[in-house]
Amino acid sequence: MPTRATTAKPAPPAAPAAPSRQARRGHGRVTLQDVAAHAGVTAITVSRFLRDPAQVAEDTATRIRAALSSTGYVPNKQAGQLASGVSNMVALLVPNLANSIFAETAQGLSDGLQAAGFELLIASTGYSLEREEAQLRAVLGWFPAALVVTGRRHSPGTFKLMADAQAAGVPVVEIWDHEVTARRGGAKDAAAAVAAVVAADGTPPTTRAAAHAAATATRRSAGVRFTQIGFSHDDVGRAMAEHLLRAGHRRLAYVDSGVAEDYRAHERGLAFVNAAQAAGAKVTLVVAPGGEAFDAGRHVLGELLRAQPAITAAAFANDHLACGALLEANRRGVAVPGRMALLGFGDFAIARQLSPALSSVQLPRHAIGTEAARSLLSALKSGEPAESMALGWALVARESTAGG
Amino acid sequence: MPTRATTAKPAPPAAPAAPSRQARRGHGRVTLQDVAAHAGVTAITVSRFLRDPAQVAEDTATRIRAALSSTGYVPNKQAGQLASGVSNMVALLVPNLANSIFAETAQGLSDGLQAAGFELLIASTGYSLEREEAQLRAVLGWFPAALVVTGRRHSPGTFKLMADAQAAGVPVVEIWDHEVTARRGGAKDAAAAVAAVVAADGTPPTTRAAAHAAATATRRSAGVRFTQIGFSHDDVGRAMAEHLLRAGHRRLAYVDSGVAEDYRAHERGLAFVNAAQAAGAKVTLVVAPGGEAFDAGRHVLGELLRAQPAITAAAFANDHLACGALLEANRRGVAVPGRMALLGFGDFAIARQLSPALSSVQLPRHAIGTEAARSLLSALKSGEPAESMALGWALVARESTAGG
DNA sequence: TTGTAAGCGTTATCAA
DNA sequence: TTGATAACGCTTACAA
Repeated sequence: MPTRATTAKPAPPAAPAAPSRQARRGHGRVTLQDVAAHAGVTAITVSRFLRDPAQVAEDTATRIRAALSSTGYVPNKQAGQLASGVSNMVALLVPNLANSIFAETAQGLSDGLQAAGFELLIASTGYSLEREEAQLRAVLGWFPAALVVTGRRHSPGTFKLMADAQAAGVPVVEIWDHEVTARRGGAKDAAAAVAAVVAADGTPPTTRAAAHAAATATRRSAGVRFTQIGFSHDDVGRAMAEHLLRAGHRRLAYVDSGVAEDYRAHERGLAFVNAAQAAGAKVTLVVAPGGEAFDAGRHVLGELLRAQPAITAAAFANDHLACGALLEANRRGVAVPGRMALLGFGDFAIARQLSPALSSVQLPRHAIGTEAARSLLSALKSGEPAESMALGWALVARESTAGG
Repeated sequence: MPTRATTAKPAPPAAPAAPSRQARRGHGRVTLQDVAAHAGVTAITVSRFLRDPAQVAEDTATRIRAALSSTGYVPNKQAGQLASGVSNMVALLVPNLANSIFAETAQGLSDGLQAAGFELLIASTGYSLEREEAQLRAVLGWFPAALVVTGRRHSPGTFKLMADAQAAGVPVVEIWDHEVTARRGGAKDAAAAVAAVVAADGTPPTTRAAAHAAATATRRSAGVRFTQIGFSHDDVGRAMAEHLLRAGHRRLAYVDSGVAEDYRAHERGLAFVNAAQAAGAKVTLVVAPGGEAFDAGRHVLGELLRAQPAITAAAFANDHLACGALLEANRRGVAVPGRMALLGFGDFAIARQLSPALSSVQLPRHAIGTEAARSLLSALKSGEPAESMALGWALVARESTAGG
């Protein structure tokens, strides 16, 4: 009975002679060895065949094909990747998959990657920078071919991991954001935006603290730049204000979603406020209550009418809030845009279906994913760093903000 | 100069003496070896420390901790999994992530898995059984700890892969469906449902062919059962019909979404038709046009009013279609439910916001994910097969179907 | 065109 | 408590 001895030729593992069922070895799966035995060649030949059939003689190929299908071989990717050092996995970190915005982007990324044979490892961070760092750390253990993260604000630890990955030649792409290029003043830091939102609302201290932590912990790490595919939320916020100003409004409100670490929404809010004030208008920053977004929007509209009757136009952090407000206005018989103009963000499908149709900002939700895929694939191919890209958005003016 | 020779002790690879930066070896990353060298121990000790710090002496642990942070070590999961045969990855196959229904389930699964330290590999199949099989094959190369697929209809190849995986001890869970248990007749096969839908619409031959292929290619493989977490679409379809019948309607329509391989929608439609006919009512099966769902719903309402004026109630494959119809009815001044009762499926947030509020079927979107996670984690722990589970749904009666 | 040998970075096993 | 050694399943490099 051959115990583990130093024989020159180790006993062929568990006689892969059996008809078709698995040869039990290690963890009991069919390996390249098993297939090779079936085909009467060695493992390396099968390996070659799998990667490039042309490298193998035709009749050998035939036997290998037969062996492959009769054994039901599934290549072990851990082993392959370990040996070759080549990964075909892309890691994606998003705040929340249930949010249609990120889900569409994930689908876009998946679409763009699938043809190239890449797979998608997705982790969701729940809008928490802490969880983002933990997830990133976990995901990096797979040594993904590329890394896609959401936004440009991260914890210092996350920045370090991203910088290390990038230094190791892994394309790192930040999506859903694109830094403002040399603004002519006005655009403050996102930290200030967070602070502003916190100051304006009546949320309890814990939320305040969280927001403050977010604001201070997320400054860009020492000069390292990453590829960005998205748009400037600062630009959008300003455009939203300008749109309402152009329609003649002088008392405005910006309604933030109340998600402490959604700094992109805060940035839009701050830009909105700045632009409005620069134009001599009065602005109030409101934070929507938690819970279902439509209901929150309804509530906000009520509060605005009650507590700040001078306000004639409101912009929202997303279309669900705005639609809620619109529906509530309809219910109360409040004229839109006559008494109150409403402007959303996201241009969800429902926006143009309501009556009056909701003005909103159309976003490249799916394109962010496909463009990220394109950018990262070409970077992988060329070895050059991935290209940043500012994607287009459009403020779609509909009835809800029609000029007076 | 030591070339590759058979020295007893291979030269310590690329002197890991340097302060902190990576020791370049293999593919240039910090390995367990490097950390061990820093700490003055061997790799296996560091490995032990990582998995169970208690197994290591306190002062050794201290040195390892220091080495770990100074090197910025990231464990290589491919190597770990290859060596241990233990996976911490769960693979999820969904038709489309951009569909809020599946996105929420994915988020639920992610939520349920995260605490247990599992990661999520997501692939989207675009409602194509062919792509599902390809994706499954790709994903299996990672030897995931568990497999979550959508629905109970798959290609024969997919079934085989699923059965093999299950036989190898990998929990396989089918979500968003739950087979009817011993029905008292009436419920035909999904293949028939597909055929019925195809027969009722005016789609071009190619779509017809696809649907037919789907219908014939997706019968369950020889008796193998998989864990199912979801609900019976047959039950839901019947309940939808009964709800409308109870309100006194005798001329009904079921509006299918027109996605050929969405057999679950077809099943609901068939059950709806059967139940209505069994009650002596007249039913028409309509297939919505492609394109944006709200617009499709609007269009369908117009057609119904024009071509089938006797119909007084319509049920839809999803809330977006139904909402479109509802909004179109409002626009035309058509009374809902007076002239036409409308019933949706999915109970999206918008349903109860509209006026009249849309009756719909509330689904355990997020729960399907969390329950799948629970079931599969406990299966992984106990070694028993994962438990199936019929999750609750509820037909929420609102104004749009209020009885006459 | 095919094969041999070595090694990828980790963990299981057994020994000290 | 720590270490030596041999896998895990595959691919690279080189040889035949």
